[in-house]
Amino acid sequence: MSAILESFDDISKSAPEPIYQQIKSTIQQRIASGDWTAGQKLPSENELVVALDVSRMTINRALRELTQEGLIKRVHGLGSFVAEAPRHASLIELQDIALEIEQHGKRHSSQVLVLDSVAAPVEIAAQMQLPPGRPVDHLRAIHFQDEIPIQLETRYVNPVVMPEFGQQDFTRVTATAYLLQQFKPDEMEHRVSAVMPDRTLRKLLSMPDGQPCLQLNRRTWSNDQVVTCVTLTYPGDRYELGARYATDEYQLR
Amino acid sequence: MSAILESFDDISKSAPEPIYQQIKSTIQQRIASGDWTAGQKLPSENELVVALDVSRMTINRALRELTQEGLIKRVHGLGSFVAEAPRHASLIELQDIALEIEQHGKRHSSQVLVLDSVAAPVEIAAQMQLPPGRPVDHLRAIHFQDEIPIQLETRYVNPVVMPEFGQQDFTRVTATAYLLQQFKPDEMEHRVSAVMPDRTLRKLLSMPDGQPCLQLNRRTWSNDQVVTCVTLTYPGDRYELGARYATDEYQLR
DNA sequence: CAGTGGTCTAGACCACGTT
DNA sequence: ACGTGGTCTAGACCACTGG
Repeated sequence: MSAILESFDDISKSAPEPIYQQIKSTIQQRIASGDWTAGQKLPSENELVVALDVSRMTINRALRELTQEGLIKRVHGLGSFVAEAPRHASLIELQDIALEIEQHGKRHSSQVLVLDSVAAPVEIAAQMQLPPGRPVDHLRAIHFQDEIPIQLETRYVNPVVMPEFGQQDFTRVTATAYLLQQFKPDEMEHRVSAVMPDRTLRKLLSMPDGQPCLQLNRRTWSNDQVVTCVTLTYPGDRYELGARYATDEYQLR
Repeated sequence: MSAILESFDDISKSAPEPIYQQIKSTIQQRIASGDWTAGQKLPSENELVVALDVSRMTINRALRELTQEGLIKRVHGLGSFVAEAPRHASLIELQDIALEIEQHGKRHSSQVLVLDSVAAPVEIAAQMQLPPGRPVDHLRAIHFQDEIPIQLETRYVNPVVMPEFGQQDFTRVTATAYLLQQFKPDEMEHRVSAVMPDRTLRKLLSMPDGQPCLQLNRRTWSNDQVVTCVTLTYPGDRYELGARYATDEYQLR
């Protein structure tokens, strides 16, 4: 039996996770770990049906969704293959910057500037769909790649949903990593814009005069409540956001 | 019988399009046309099974994918509903800027600066995965919203795939609209960055000094060939890119 | 309780690409 | 011809929601 098929040993029909999701996760992990390399052929649907003892429709759903996510490629009549090198930046995925930097073989560190609780300013309250003045947790931190500042994170968190957020040590675990551990977002919104940094921002990001910043604003929902809204500011000359994906499922108008 | 169900009259089992795709398209059109409004309840899966005489798995796939795309919301035990107002800008979808502007109730116009065939410069050739010097079509156009410049489009097109591109009148139909008419992209890549405009660009976009631009670079594939690569440059103070989506299918790492 | 969506099965037919 | 994925069927069981 192929070594590839042994990766699927821990698929369990009685687990709380749906089977197709277990299959997806297994494959995602194998690809992320570099265990399976680009271009490598995956087992065929029928082989997986036999090996995992599940219906082909279940296998098919797992593989189809991985295709939509761009992780694998399928060629009719040929088979399924691990897709090319993954995209490098997080425009769609919600990726922890520490992981992202380390995957590039660089060193990540961060410095917490502010971590407190404030009465929500009007615009923040609006963004978080809360009444103004309601207390929210507030974090401001800089992230470094090999000692070079690369991102300023300004984050607000709904303490009703995340009561322990204010007590964390965000020099050890990034806020993104902590929050992803705590809940599974079921909706997100991204907004991207270009802005000129003011003097403070320029200093924090060690930017020369006249350089713009790329700004990503993200809101994350769980159970129809805004859990967190964050503004990530990048030096325009040191960063780029990107994504690549199969278009089959997207609305083209 | 509900008027809603009559929308599905033209579902055909012998059409070349898969049934689930026909169902998706029908619903997309009804929502896009404003025919069905946010919050409105859709027929249940079982009602659709009876009305369309197809299997529930087929209905389910159509509705599930629409959920992933953020067009509808489904609540377990309750039903399926048209989702909130669509997102306003194109970060994921490939949207024609003329349509986008007109959907906001403004007037779109455009001015073609350049439309010719050139020997592909090195960086362009690399982006298009062609040998340098190969002839490529080249378009440069400005798009206006109510006479205010809002986007500079710099586009290269592979003439092998799109032989008639150079003969179009792009003051009447945008290049995006024309290309979408000609082929269905099966893969895209987006890269977003912040840049400072040079004097020429500032003039073209009527921008004050010191304002940054948001730049979106997109490559589009069909049959593993790059069909077109385009750089869209927006005045930072007049534009924002965004997207909102259900996260169920995305990899969260 | 009845109705809903979430998942799964064990078949089936077809179009595609390689051989 | 063969194996592949693309789609579809007609059932099924379950968990969730509302009355």
